[in-house]
Amino acid sequence: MAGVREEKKRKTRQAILQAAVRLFGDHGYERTSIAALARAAGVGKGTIYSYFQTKSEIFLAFCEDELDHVYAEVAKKTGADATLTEQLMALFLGEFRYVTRHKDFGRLLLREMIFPKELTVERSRDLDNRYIDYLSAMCRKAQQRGELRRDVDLLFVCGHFYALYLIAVSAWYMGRLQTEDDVAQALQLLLQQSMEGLLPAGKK
Amino acid sequence: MAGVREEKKRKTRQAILQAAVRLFGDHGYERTSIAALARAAGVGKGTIYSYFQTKSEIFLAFCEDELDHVYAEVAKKTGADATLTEQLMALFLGEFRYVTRHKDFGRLLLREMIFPKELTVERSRDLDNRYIDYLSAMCRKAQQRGELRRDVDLLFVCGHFYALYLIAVSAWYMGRLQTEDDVAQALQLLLQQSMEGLLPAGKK
DNA sequence: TTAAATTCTCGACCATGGTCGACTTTTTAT
DNA sequence: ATAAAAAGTCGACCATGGTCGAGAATTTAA
Repeated sequence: MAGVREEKKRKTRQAILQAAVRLFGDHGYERTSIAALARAAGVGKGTIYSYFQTKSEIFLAFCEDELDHVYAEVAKKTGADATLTEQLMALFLGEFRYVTRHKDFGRLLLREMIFPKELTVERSRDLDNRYIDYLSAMCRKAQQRGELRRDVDLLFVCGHFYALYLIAVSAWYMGRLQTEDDVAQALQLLLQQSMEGLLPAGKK
Repeated sequence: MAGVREEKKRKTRQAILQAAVRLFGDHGYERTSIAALARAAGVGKGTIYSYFQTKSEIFLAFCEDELDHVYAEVAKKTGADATLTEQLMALFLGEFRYVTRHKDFGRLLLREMIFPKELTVERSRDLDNRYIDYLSAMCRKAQQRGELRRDVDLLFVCGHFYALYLIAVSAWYMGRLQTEDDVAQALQLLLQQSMEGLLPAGKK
């Protein structure tokens, strides 16, 4: 009767994640202790650590589900005839809204995604890859429509755009940008800069 | 005999910071406990928390000193006749080398600087301001030399460049870029993109 | 000078993330 | 069927960041 173990493991993992979704969702990440999570999942504390190496890893697993919502949301809102900049703005602002709905939650996610620890690198990269796929598809289409240079590496273009989004979010966390509108304006300006370039007109 | 208190406070603060420099330097931030720090500084644990709100705040105070070295180092190495891109590369790579000398140290600093918590926002912004001053002076001169458009807000230009640096460092922490050379190459490419712009040649 | 008021200091104490090894359950070998 | 091996579970335990209130040091008021 091989397979009993497998089955149990799957269920336990599920239980932990479900409990995480509920508790993180209700009381936030920081205010949910591992002990409470274990209790809610109906397992021992040690068990949790045999499924996840660290608390933040649970958090990332929790996020994977959530991020799909953002994509769906954004995809719905942007018509197919939107320009690249419009699409980027929609994506980034959608993400911004989601990520900063709870300031602490967003900070943690960003910290973990942008400057991951060794332990969570793997997981961060998974999440990141999905993101890159999404973005680069968007850019490729823009390229085909002639909105984007063809002699550039798409990966670097995505990186470029994402970098601008990051600095805008950072400015918000730093208190330099206060409202969502401020962030939107700044981001728009930065994207424009990246499209037009920073060299003086004559020099190009 | 007013003033005794002031004097003592100054000294205690100094003692804590000095101990921090030594212990963080010797064993790293994570491996230095507050208890040990208190012992080394010759004060009680509680006292430390009446000078700093949190451990990472001590860390940031510790960094302020350190960062000056980077600037000095970089300023020395770049001749006055270097192009903007060359200067930026020197600055960012200098910082990169410093920040990632100890991977954990750098991660912590970046996390705290880019996505600060409420408690350390103030301090992060101080550090950040000094950085911006430095960068924007660099850009202003480039503007005067005609290497940079004049119709752009310098703050946004600095933000743009710094964003590209960030994404490069992030890619290193994510394991997408492995060596310092990889980072340098990527950064160079990104900076070039930002100067030339991403629009197709005809569209500008 | 003295005593009340204010400010500062301290370490016992608390909560929590993470470890460890004894114990239980499942699998494998015979 | 049985016992040895392997895999998984558990909660007491540990280390550490941060809190708190009692008591010491300093300032102020008289």
